Amino acid sequence: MGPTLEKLARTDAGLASALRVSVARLSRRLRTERDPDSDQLSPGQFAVLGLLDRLGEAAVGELAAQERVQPPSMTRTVSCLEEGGYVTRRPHESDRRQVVVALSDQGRAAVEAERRRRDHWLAARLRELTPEERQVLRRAAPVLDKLAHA
Amino acid sequence: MGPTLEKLARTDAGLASALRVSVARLSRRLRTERDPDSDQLSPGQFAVLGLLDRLGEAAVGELAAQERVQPPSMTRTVSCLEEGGYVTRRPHESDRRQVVVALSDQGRAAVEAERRRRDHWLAARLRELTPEERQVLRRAAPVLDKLAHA
DNA sequence: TATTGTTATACTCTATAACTATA
DNA sequence: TATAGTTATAGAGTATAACAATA
Repeated sequence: MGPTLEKLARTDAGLASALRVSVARLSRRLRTERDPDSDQLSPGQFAVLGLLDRLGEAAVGELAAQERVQPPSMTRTVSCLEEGGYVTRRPHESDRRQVVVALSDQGRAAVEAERRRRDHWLAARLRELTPEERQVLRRAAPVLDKLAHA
Repeated sequence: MGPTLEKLARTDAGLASALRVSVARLSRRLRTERDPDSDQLSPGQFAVLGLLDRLGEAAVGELAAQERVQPPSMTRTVSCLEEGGYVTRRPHESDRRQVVVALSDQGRAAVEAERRRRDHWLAARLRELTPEERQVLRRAAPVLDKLAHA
């Protein structure tokens, strides 16, 4: 399967297919390589914590749009997270229809703990690569990110 | 955020973190960039079709294990797919407890159509990159795949 | 007796519709 | 009148438990 992908990626036409497959596989692997013990938060709940970590804070509607979820669903998720002490809710300063959600210290800690745990597995795998392969990835990471934001 | 990631990836310690973030972002983007019309199959159902496309054919238990789902759930998913004409079920030749699932022609066509649609978006984004950036990705794809299988 | 798959049933997550409060 | 969020209710999807068939 490796050689096949390599050959595929040589042509411009095949690069998209090869890259998509590789990214999907690695992403799936990274998602499944997580501590089965400390899974108190559902994937959807954790996704919102990660989102808040990136955005700082956000209104319920914005969270719903980002997660491609309907507002009532996000209300429920946020309520669970608030009960668990992971996030706080407060009314928007100027527009009091909106409800602004922000990470609590506990929520931030949960995000960082999960992040460290996932980095741990990947870092170990990276140490098994050759220096040349690591260099390839070092240069590829920003390009992958560029694609993600394109 | 781009420069930050680039700097982070320069050190071995930061590479894991930078790569994980980039792969996760691109994967999310690739997943959301899909035709909203022709979504008759649920994500779980489509995942099984993709799995069968890779494995050729598989027993219900094997599909359940690969998708990290309990056997009764996979039975249900497979039943739906069979009703839709996407897969076939037949008893295993030597061990008649097992039920072997395989893609039908329609199922294979559905997988390939979805695949082409997803490639389309990524191929367009790749054309917007510089030749050097595409070369970086060409070399990175097999390494990403190696990590996924590590 | 152990294993594979299925059926029966309950729970979680998300969606749509109706409602409240604010703009 | 339009918008942001919530509440109420219903529909997928998945899980556990119990069962049937085969090894």
